[in-house]
Amino acid sequence: MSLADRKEREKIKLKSKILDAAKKILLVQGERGLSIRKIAGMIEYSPATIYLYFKDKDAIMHELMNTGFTILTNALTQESSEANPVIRLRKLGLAYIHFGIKNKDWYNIMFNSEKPMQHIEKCSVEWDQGMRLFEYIRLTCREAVDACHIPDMDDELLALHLWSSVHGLVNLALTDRLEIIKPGHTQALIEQSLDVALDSIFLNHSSRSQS
Amino acid sequence: MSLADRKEREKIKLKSKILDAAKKILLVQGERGLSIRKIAGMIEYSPATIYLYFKDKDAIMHELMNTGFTILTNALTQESSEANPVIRLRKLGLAYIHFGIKNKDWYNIMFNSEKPMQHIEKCSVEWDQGMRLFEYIRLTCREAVDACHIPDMDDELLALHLWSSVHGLVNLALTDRLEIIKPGHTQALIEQSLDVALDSIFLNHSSRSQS
DNA sequence: AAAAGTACTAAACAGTGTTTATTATATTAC
DNA sequence: GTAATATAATAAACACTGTTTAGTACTTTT
Repeated sequence: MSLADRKEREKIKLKSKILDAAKKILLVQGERGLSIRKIAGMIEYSPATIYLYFKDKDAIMHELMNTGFTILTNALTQESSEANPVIRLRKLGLAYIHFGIKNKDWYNIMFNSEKPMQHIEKCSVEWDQGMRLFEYIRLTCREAVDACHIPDMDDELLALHLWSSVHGLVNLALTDRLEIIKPGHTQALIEQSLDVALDSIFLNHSSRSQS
Repeated sequence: MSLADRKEREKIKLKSKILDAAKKILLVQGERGLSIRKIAGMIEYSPATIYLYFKDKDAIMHELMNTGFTILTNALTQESSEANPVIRLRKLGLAYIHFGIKNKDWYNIMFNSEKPMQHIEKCSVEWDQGMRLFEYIRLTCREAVDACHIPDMDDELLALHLWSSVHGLVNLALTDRLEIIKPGHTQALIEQSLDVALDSIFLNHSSRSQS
C-alpha cells in the first residue's frame, strides 16, 4: 500500500508546488504576470502537465482566492478581541482596507474577478468563505445595532452598506482614483471616509467612545 | 488646399471608424472580446494600420473611457432638475448605479481600469472628466449639507463616502457578489443599501421628504 | 514476458499586442 | 514629363497567452 500511497503523496506535493509557484509569481508579477507557462517554467515541467493537476487556469485562481480568504480571515479575527462592537467594526474596516491595499492581486482575485462566479448553482459553495466573512460582519453589525439601540436597522443591510463602502474605497485606492482626488492623502481619505460611514450611523446613539 | 484638407478629413474619418468599430465590439463582446485584430477585421484594414492612428490599445481604451463619461454625465445631468438636494443625491446615486449595471464594460474602463492612470503627472488631465463629475457631486453634497444644517460635515469627504458606497455596490453587483448574498434581490439590495447611506446622514436632520 | 495503466511532454491550434521592413500610391521638385 | 520624395497600408515576424491532442517513456499488474 505504501507504493500507491507514496505516489498519492507525490501527486499532492506537485499540486501544491504548482500553487506555490503561482503564489510566488502573483506576488512578484501580479495577476497579469501570472501565466500557466510561467508556472510550468518555474517548477520545470511542461505547460501540459499543469492540466493534469488543475482543470484550467481558473481552477488555480480559485485556489489562490481561498488562500487569500484565509489570510484576510486571520487578519480580521485579530480584531475580534475588541469588546465594543462599534469600535470593532471600525477596526475590522481598517484591517479589511489594509489587506486590500497591501494585497492588491489577491484582493482582486477574491472580490473583483468574475471567474469563480460563473456557475450560479455552484456559487454558494464556491464563494463559501466570502459568505462566511459576510456573515461574521453581519453578526458584528447586529451587536453594534443592539448596543446602540438603533431601531429599524436591518443588520444585513447595514453589513452590505459597510462592506460596499470599504470595497468601494479599496477599489478606488487600488486604481489610483483617490490619488487623483487629493494627491498624497490616499490613506487619510480612506480612514476619514470610513469614519463618515460609521459616525453617521452610530455617533448619534448611546455608545460613542472612540479608539 | 482642398487636396490636403480632404486627406486630413479622411484621416479623421478612419480614426472615428476605428473607434466606432471598437465601441461595437465592446458592446457585443465586452472588454475581453475587444482586440486590435478584431477592430482591424471589422473595418477591413490590417492590424498594423490601427497603430498609425492610435499609439496603442490603451489609447483606444482611453477614448472609449471619454465616451463613457459623456454618457454618464448626460444621464446624471438628467436628474439635476430636482430641487431638493438630498433627493437629488438619491436620484444621482440611482442613475449612477443604473449606468454602471447597464454599461458594465464602459463602467470598468472608466472606473476600474488602471490603464488611463499610469502617469501621475498626466492624471489630472487624463481623468479630467472623472474629476469634473466628482466636483459636481461635491457641490450637490455641499447643498444638501447646508440645507439640512449638518455641522462639521466636510463636503469632499461626504462626496467621497457616497461615491465609494455606490462604486462598491456597482462592483459587487457586476461581479455577482450580491446575487450570492441574496439571490434574486440584487436590485432591491442596491436601492436599500443606498438608502441606508443617505438616511444615516440626512434623515436625522430637517429636510426629510422622500420621493 | 505481455498487457494495462500512469506520468509526462512535444507540438500544434487559435488567439493576443506590437514592430519592422516592404510595397504601392500619390505628391512635390526639377 | 520624369525623378525624387512623402504618405498610406500591409505582410510577416516576434513574443507572448491558454488549451488540446497524440505520442512516448516508464511502472505496475496480470
